[in-house]
Amino acid sequence: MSKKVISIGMVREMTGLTERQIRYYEDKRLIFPARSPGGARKFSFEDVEHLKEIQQKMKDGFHTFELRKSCFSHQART
Amino acid sequence: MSKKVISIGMVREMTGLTERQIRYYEDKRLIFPARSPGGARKFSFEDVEHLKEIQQKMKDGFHTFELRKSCFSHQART
DNA sequence: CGTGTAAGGAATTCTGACACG
DNA sequence: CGTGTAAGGAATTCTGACACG
Repeated sequence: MSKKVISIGMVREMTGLTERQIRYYEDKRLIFPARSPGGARKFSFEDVEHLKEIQQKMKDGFHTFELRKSCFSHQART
Repeated sequence: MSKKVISIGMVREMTGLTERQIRYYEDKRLIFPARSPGGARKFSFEDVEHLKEIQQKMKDGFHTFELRKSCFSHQART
């Protein structure tokens, strides 16, 4: 289900990640939540699954820029 | 998906019902949202679909007590 | 009966920043 | 880099009640 309806608190509960981590991963363009009229992040179940993958990758020692899903470029040095 | 993760504001957007109506239907035992630690109602997509059916039935002139579902049986679709 | 609304409070989420390293 | 935290504000949701009919 790709409907963006889940607020960050529920995502925290479902993933075990902190809100800080979730927001940081958004900042680094690893996830793309929607926004409610009031500005609150809204996630889909797909986003939650994606975050679980990210969580595992981070535990494995990856860096956020290595997990970014870009359409074009490969990572470039500085 | 039967996971209770959607807050009432999103349900309002998805169904077009007012929060007052949604809460009233819960009061009359037509729906059974879960609660967050802070007391906020959490609905599933199934709840949302159910509410859409209720919405239609109410427009058709049914009363809430006629739409109440038992905890153990599932009402057949018409 | 079913729904609207104003009231006051509590829980949720937001952003930007400082900290550590 | 990735994450924790305190700060202040804004949006969200909650309950109980009064209203109409």
